Amino acid sequence: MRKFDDSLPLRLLKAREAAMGFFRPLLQEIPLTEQQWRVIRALNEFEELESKQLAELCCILSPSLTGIINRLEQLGYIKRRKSTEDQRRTLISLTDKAKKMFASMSPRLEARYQEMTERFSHEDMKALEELLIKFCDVKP
Amino acid sequence: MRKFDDSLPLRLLKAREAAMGFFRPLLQEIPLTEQQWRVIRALNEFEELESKQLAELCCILSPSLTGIINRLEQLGYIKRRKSTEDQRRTLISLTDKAKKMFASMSPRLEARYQEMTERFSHEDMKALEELLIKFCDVKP
DNA sequence: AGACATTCCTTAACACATTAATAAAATAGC
DNA sequence: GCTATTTTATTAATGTGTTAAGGAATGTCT
Repeated sequence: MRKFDDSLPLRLLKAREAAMGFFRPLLQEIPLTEQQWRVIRALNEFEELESKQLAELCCILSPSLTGIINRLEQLGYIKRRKSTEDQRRTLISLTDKAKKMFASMSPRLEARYQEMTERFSHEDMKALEELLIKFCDVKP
Repeated sequence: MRKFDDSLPLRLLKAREAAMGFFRPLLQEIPLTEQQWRVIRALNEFEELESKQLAELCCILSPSLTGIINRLEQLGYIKRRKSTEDQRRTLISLTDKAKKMFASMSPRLEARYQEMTERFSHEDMKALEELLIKFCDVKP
């Protein structure tokens, strides 16, 4: 039987922990959680998104996202508005405060990302990314 | 700037979700959470472990582990005892009930693991595992 | 021996993950 | 046009992740 340490889910978890070790300290300065930053990062790229799209993009389940959105709104980082043609949908976007914060933080985080890539190896990073993308298509 | 979807932490998260898609349905039958199974799996291999070792192995922080241990004890799956030479340490092991449950579940989970590996590709799986192991050594 | 720091585990407080259930809006079918 | 179903977002309940702080046992130092 496969040994404990050989399980892929555990390896993915540990790798993720290793990666977050590069970014967590910076996010704590703001302070923002990892999930909050993921939401802000997505909104920075797509301008305005429905709650459902945001959940899909960020890989966060709707009930969790509800709470994250509430807290980010409380902090003044995002705005919500109701879709006019479908009253069920909530459209979410960044405030100016969030855009400024993002602009000042993202270069530092990007630098960390570069550092991480270099300490690993550019080639291995590329190979790892491709394998991960391919693996995500594997479904039961 | 790097696009949202290109972030390694997010890719690792999604890959982990894809992997867990194979195992979650089986664990829910028992029912056990993913973390509870990880703890049981570790204890099955190492017989008896200190809380700290268990946390390290399972990649679970001590405060989380305290709760997991309490619930597993409630469910009758694990036993705790105090170390005689160091009263601070708690030693944890599986009950017979847990060992039986593990024996009946692990073949089914192992079969799923095989299925996952085959749908991906044995070679890619091996390559992915090696890259993940290497990546875990990369530290800020 | 007695103050001191260290180590292990736990509790506390908050944020998020997961599943099930619910309320409201929109759609499908008749 | 009206019910039945589906879709979207939320709440509820429980379990875990994360950081900080706490208490008890051990180790250190003089």
